[in-house]
Amino acid sequence: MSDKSIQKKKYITQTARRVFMEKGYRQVTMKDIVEACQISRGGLYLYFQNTGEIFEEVLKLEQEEADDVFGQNIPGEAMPSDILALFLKEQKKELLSRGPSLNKAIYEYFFENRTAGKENLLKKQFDAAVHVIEKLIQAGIQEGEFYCEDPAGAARNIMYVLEGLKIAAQTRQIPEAAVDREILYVMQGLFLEE
Amino acid sequence: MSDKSIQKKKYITQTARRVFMEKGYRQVTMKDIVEACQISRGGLYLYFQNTGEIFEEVLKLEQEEADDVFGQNIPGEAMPSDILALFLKEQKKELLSRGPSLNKAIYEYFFENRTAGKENLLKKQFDAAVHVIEKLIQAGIQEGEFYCEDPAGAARNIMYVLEGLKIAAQTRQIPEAAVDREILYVMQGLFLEE
Amino acid sequence: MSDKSIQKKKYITQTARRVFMEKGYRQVTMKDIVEACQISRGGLYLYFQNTGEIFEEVLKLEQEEADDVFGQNIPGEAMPSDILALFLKEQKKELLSRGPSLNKAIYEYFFENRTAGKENLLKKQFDAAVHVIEKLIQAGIQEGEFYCEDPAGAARNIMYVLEGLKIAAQTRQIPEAAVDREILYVMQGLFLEE
Amino acid sequence: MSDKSIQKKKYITQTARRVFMEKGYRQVTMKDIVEACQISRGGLYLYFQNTGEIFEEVLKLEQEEADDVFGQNIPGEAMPSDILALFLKEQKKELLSRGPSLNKAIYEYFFENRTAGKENLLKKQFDAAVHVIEKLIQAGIQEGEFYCEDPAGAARNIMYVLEGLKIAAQTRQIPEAAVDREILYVMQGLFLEE
DNA sequence: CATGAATGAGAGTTCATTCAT
DNA sequence: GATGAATGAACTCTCATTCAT
Repeated sequence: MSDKSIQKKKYITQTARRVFMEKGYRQVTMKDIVEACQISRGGLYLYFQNTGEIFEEVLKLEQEEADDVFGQNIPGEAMPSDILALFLKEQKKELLSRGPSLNKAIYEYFFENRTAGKENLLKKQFDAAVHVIEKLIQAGIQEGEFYCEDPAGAARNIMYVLEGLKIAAQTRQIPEAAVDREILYVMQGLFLEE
Repeated sequence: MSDKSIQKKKYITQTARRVFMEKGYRQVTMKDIVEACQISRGGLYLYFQNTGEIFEEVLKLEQEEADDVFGQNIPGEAMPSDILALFLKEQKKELLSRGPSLNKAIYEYFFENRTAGKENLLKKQFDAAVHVIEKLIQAGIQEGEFYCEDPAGAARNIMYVLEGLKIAAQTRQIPEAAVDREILYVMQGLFLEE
Repeated sequence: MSDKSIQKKKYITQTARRVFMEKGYRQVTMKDIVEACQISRGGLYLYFQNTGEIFEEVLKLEQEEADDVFGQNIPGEAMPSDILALFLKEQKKELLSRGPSLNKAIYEYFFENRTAGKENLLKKQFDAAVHVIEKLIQAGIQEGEFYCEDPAGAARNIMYVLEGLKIAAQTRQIPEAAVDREILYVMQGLFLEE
Repeated sequence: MSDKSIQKKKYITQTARRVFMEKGYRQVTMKDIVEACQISRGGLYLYFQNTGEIFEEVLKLEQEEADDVFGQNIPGEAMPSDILALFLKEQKKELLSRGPSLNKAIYEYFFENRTAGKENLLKKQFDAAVHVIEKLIQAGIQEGEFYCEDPAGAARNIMYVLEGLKIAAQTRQIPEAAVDREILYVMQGLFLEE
């Protein structure tokens, strides 16, 4: 594929991304994307055969950008509890954001395409986050901030709660306070209890 | 509406329910339901204008039947921890069942129709379950089985984890052991720690 | 299927027949037939799924009408040679007719759908004609008109020549004289040679 | 046209020939040929405007190669009847061969393009074959092998039967025995009958 | 009420053909 | 000459929705 082709494919992917954010996954037709991209019907088919392929490309792009969720903006001397709190705050912000997000489309897509472990973005991101949180908890224990007998279990628990909250936010109105409360709850479980 | 009409509407709703279980929500067309019900195309329109209306009727029906989730099969002299374990086991069974369930359709529906709190079945069932679990925990504390400083928070935590697990099961392959592990984790958090 | 449906299906079939006569088989699209019938796109699909199905229906119709090719217009006291000559003349007329005929479409269809013996119209008509010609030749022998040691072979020979002529007429310009010459040739082979 | 151009045109023609053998005439698209030739879409248009032009070029090539159908492999001292038998055997082999042949495509093409006599390959080959067979029959008469009052008529009869058989083989399943029977029949007609 | 034939909008898809590079 | 991206017309097929019976 030529350089220009790659550029165009990227252009289509990014344009389609916006369409998916607005309309979710299933709702989107090839026509929608053709129109958003302002290209010809046939032109789109040069790059993608169906909306599924396009969405998968969007996911790839998403993944690349998401790989450094944690790595950024973390001051070197920050305490583990601060980093965790920052991460949770970030998650909260995203799940409450009323603006269009890809979340809905992603869930719609995976409802239809329960792909096996390795290629499943949802699982990958989940596992990656669990891993990072676990490391944070361990660091917190060493620092004397946290007390926890099962850091891996605690990390998974946090992520399942977050996933539950995400779905809740996506499928019913959920007040910010409710999210805060849940986040507080899981954080408190980590601190030493006297 | 005549008595016969009511019967027919119920018949359509129940038949459509099976269709939704098989195909989810979005995928289902009026044609699918007409064919499943073996009624005429026009006939269906006498009762429902679109698949959304039908699904809402299915949800109503669901709600009525679901109102007594807990009330059944619980031996009077059972310990709270046993009842809770039973409930979690029940949930586990449902979320792992590979057979058709309404879950997927329900999530698909609420992804598209983030209806406000009061009428939102998902929220209602969630809140109801939280309430029951909270009562159980309180009973467990009194019985000396559980130790918990925030029964309401613990109950919500359990339910969010369950919702997260439900989504995980729906969107990626999840082994039974993983579900067991999470359930065990939340249960252990309730027992007295020495 | 209701009576009205049957009527409409017949109407479509007959209208489509004309389309096939004009354009052959492959060339014809569902759209062509929709337009010729002046019905809606979807309307046609109520009766047929693709042009193949329509053409098969046309063939059925053809077959019913063709079943009495020989039976008509034959004066009771006619000599076998006269009847045979009449049949050959009939065939000649058809194969030379410049007006649109179904021939081209039929061959196109069977080029693509070399269906097995039993359902193959081409084979059926061929075999039926061979059988009738054989009977005629036998009758002619008894009457003392013909001499022939292998009536069945002669009958098949005649039909293969006719098929060859039909194709020739369809695929290149063939003068009437050429057809006459071939017909004469096969007829002469039947008469007693002194 | 440069030398290189001529080479390329020949390359395209020969590659397209294989495509036509596989898919017939109508079915083949410019895209098919572009892909088979592994050249660019635009490149093909430098040489041919449509599949018809390409097929005509294929036919020309065919014609050149076919000009010496009879001339080869015939031992000088062979009897006419042997040569004729050999030719018929050759024809039989070809018409029964289940492998891909150009036959179908050729008929499809001429069904659509009933070109006038001079340029019509089908007619040319037919007439050429008739001529050779006629010569053979005459030679056979002189040798005392054959008896025939109308060698030209007999030759034409043989060729029409062959054409009929070819079509039959192409459009319905025909057993080898049936072909043998017809060939035997026309051969026997040539031998002296006592 | 109930039927189901009919409509037509719209999605998907494929190709012949052009044209800037 | 040669390339291959791009276009747009044309076709297939499916459904929501209507309406005469």
